[in-house]
Amino acid sequence: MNETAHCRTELVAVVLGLDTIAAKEPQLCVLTTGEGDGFPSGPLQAGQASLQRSLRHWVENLTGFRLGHTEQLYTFADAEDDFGNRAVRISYMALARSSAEMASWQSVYAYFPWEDRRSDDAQAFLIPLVRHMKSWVADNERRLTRCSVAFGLDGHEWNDELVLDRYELLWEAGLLPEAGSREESEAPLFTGCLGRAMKHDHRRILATALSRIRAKIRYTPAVFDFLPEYFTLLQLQQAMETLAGRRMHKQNFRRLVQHQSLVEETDLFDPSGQGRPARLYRFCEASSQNCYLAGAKLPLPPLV
Amino acid sequence: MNETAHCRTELVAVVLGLDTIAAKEPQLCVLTTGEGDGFPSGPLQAGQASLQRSLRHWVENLTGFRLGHTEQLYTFADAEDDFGNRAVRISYMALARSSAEMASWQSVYAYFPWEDRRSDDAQAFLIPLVRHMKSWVADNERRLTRCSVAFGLDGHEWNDELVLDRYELLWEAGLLPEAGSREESEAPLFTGCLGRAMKHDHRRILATALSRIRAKIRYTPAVFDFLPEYFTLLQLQQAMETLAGRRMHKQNFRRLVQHQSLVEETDLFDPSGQGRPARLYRFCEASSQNCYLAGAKLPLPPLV
DNA sequence: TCTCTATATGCTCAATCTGAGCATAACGAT
DNA sequence: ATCGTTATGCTCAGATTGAGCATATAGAGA
Repeated sequence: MNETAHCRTELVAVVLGLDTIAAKEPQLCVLTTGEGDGFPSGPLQAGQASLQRSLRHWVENLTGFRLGHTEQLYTFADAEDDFGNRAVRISYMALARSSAEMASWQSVYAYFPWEDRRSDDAQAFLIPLVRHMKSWVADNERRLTRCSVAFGLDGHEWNDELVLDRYELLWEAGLLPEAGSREESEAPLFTGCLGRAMKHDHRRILATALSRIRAKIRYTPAVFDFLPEYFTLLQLQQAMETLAGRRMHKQNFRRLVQHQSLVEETDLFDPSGQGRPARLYRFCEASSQNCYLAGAKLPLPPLV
Repeated sequence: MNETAHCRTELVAVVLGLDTIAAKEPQLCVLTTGEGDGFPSGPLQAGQASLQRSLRHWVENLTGFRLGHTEQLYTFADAEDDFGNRAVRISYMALARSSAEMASWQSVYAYFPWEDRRSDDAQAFLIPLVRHMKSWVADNERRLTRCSVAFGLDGHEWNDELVLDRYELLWEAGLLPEAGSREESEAPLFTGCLGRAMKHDHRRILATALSRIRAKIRYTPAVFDFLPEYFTLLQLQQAMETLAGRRMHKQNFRRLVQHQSLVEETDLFDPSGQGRPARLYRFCEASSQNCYLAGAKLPLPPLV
């Protein structure tokens, strides 16, 4: 009972990127394996390999993708199996610069349809979920507070960064198939609302990654890791919008960015658009310490 | 080379608390073992114990302290030893409510004297370090930027949350004894400036914890975990100041707190002070989602 | 060429937030 | 009663934010 457990240590990578090529609006993508139900992962190798090096090895082996800078997300432990073995899973997040390959990646918001509030569709996904949550809440005071805060009800504002809280509430309410036994009877009620499931706890890891990147882009220049060297302010704004899952006010967003001299004007223009060509800018590393990029929000419609 | 490594999994706890009893000003304390050179830690146990449960077990066994809510910090891997064994260390942070016992804990700022900028002493600790860092920077452009941002030089502002960055810079510059071979010759130059060392990477873990808690108190009501049920606004402010390591503007701080209705007035007063008795307040959980507690800063003197 | 549409970009204005400091209130000590 | 000390209330200018109007510059079509 009190003896030391030796465990298999597994490394998992969530590689995020923006697919700016396919559609008019960028898509948030993630590198998956199999049928899009898992992330590249593998055991920590012997030899002098570090955690990061092992991770790099597995991602490259399984997908051919070469990891750049990574950030640790969270470490989970499985329950023991029948042989007394257990796995410790260390998850990492990496950001990938836009490229054509991403079209073959999976859309992040396919796993969390309610998190993409750029269009009004999200509202349609969310409403049936919230209705179900209300019955789960019943008279439980604690549950009510958690739901109000997480889903922006009862006068609370929608908070982009509470991705994990929302996921966990849906899990606890038994709405997610990963949560185990749930009759299929309710399925038709939620067609398309619940998003795609993943194996093990990978969808939870993705929720953690989305929370983290949304928090990160507000106070660090992390968005620029997704963008090419030269970009228009609209591209920058749309990258923020895609990550944050909500719209921003155009003129105010430019003011915010330019005021902090986060970007540097160039003499180049992007002639591909329909209207007046947009000036191309470049990230300005020099003054990027006190970066603040959110705040130019557009109000969201209240949830019913 | 490519075979799976089975590792020992170790859990480490950084338990922080505020010692409000001893001195007039609260002290940030941490629960340590031995001579204050390590944190309570132990291997993940077999059985159905979860990570958190194992952690709890070790902390209670080694120190008698009962953990409350914990938050995962970071997972490190040691290099392999001669037998091909290695350890994975998962670190956690916990917050403890003020109590008399804390007087026997260790002061966090004894490990990072330069991080406590409430008094001007920190300046005295920091200046020799910065002087040494400048020679380490030499003409290296990258190092210069990192130092300027981390230490608030060249027009950059001091950022409380960059504890880990500062620690790592000092490490890389070879100023810290944990970093390995360093002649004692320079020691007298830095008497008392470098802070206490710890075994393994425990001091790095403490730096991670301090970074995390400083970031956390700004946007969450985490400070209240340190305070008793009833407190004065000065106590709340001093708790923030102790954690953030800097002074705040009193009147503006109250305005900030009261405007967000984060706290609730009571009819009680604290008669223990010298002047007019301060009203006691209580944490108001209801409206704590969009909490913002920093910002009422006082300017810091420029470094030289 | 002229017009229309679409996008980029500049500018204003009110409401709010922040940093700083002055003024008053209420206690104990002398 | 007076003074030192801390709590608390209030003001004011400057900066930031949310919202929207106005103008500039492109391609497409009449």
